[in-house]
Amino acid sequence: MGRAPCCEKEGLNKGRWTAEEDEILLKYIAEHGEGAWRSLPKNAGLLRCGKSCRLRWINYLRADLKRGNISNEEEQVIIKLHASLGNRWSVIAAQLPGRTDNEIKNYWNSHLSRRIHSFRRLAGGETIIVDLGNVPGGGKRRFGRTSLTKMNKSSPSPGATSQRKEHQRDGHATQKTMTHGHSNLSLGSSSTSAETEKEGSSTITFNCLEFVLEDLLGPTVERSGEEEEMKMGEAVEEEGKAKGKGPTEMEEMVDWDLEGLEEKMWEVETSEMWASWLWEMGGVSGGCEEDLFCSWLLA
DNA sequence: AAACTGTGCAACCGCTAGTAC
DNA sequence: AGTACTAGCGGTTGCACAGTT
Repeated sequence: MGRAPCCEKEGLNKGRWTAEEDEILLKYIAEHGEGAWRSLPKNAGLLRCGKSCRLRWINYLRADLKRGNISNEEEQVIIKLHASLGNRWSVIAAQLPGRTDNEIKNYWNSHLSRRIHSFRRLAGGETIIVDLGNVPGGGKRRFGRTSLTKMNKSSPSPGATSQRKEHQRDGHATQKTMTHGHSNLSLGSSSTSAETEKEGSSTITFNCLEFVLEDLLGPTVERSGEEEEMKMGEAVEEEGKAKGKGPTEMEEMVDWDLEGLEEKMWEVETSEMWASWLWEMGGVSGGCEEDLFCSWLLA
């Protein structure tokens, strides 16, 4: 037996809410409290689905909602949490008072997803976050509205430098650093860490934001390179067998990661820049750009 | 000025988990 | 245990708006 629809759909209003509808909903909730969404529209005299009422209330009408632009601090929280939690918008939103999951999701999809690429090493489980929005030429486009984010944040915040300094570590840290313009991506592994006091922790720093990989992704298991490669292959193969069709989730993830950055690299037509970054990384030599990139990504 | 195109965001949809009966 | 319902989540869509050509 199928489930009954949450409401009769015929004759109901859809699309944008009018000020009158908002007023009715606000008034009703003020008098009766929220909840009982199924019966609410009928009782309140709204030609809306209960689900729609609930969504309108949660995402727009609630008094405790914070309106206005997402701040730099909030953005950093979103980026950081997304790197570790993925698309668990409600969990991320819970860390940002006054923000809804829908708002966070929209912000990610419209502002950040085009800008932030995260690359996750399969075996090591490490996540590398690259902000392509700061790449010169990355915003090259022919038509269309200018991103408000880019307009508002075309220059780094004054606090960026000091914040960056705060995160600098003592001890025997080894870092691979790539810089270009205002962008700064560091891949590091430190034997001591003043902040985390974790020995041998891996860190990613990008534009004053530092990530301790173990904190984000949990402990990693050390394996030799060859063994690691074999196990990765086996895992992909077994997953494929289990599903029995199409590319596996892992395969798709790898494909997306590589294709995404590769596409971006060619799109911006600044391969020499990427190449210079790669050379700056050291330890990679010879081969085509793709080889170099893969060496860096999987090194 | 018009056409074109990308952006931002509200709202919808389908699905799942939890709960009450 | 089965059913109905609610709440919540994440993906997707539609459209107004604004910038570029």
